[in-house]
Amino acid sequence: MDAANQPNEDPDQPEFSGTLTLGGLEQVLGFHLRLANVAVFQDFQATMSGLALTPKQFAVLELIDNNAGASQIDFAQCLRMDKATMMALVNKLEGRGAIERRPSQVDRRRQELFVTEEGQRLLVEAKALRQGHEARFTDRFSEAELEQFKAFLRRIYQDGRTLPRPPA
Amino acid sequence: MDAANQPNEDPDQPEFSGTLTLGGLEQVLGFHLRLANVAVFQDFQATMSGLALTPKQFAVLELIDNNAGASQIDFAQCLRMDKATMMALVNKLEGRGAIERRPSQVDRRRQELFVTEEGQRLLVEAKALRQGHEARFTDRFSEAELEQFKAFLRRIYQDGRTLPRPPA
DNA sequence: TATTGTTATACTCTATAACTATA
DNA sequence: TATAGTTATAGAGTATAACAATA
Repeated sequence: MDAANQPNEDPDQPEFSGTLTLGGLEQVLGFHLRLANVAVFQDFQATMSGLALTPKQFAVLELIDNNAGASQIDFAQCLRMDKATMMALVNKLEGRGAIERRPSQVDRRRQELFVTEEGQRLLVEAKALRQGHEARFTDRFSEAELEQFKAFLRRIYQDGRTLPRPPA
Repeated sequence: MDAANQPNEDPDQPEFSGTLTLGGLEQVLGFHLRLANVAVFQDFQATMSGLALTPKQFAVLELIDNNAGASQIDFAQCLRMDKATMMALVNKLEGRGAIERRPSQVDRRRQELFVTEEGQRLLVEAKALRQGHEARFTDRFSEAELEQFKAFLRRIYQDGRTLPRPPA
């Protein structure tokens, strides 16, 4: 159907001790995407284990810092997650004193989110750790390659073209 | 610390109804990687909902098909997952009759995995559905771009350079 | 009616630890 | 001793559904 499906080059070795044949999987973009994501995620967790901060928590913390006063739903939409999921995440960040909720004066349904001073310290520490983490991957690329790589990734998720059902 | 942290261009709009400022996050490779992964994952699930096949299940099924007789641990290592996680996945595929375990004659600890005829039919159906799914993303790229994109992703995960602690 | 936040709940994915049978 | 498989379990992440307050 697609490219070469080459048979095992060494038929006397049925033990598969080392590498497996990827076959058609080799052509599947999402397959490579997921493996890359796993590799980065695992390194991130190992790097941040001292701070107990997941990539998503870090992202939300940084987003709140860059958009002080926005609401949970704003952040949830930006990161493509459910509002209930965001709720749990915000609870955790608030529970450790990194952020705080303040009821909006304009729309009393909304809770505006802000990074606390404690959160600022956490952010500084986390950003420092992230530099090492990032470098471990980015130093495999030239500056130009890196820009193109990010542009490719953006092209995948940018428009909501593939996102299923805007909630009815 | 890094690039421009431009303030809100329209200070009269504190509602953040639309887009948020990504700030430093914009420079973080893992951030783009995760969003792209989410976009592809969600489209995959929507596409495969009729077959109730997750990306990982599909990958394992196809891997078994391409490497008939390999063991669970071989597949787990290939996909960077734990043997217990693979166990659950293999149970599910076996439960729906898509694969079968056969005890190895050479090493009686091992269970060799094979795709059944039922599994072959599932694979054919799934591959057909995947074509549409894949095209929804790949048609945003030229052939050359796609190859480079995959090469970039491979560069991220290929060597285990970043994988933490080979189990002591 | 629609939206924001909230709670409760359930389901999936994942890894850890402990066990067995083999090697 | 080490490895393959297995089981039990617990944690994190996720979404769904229902509800209250507000718009």
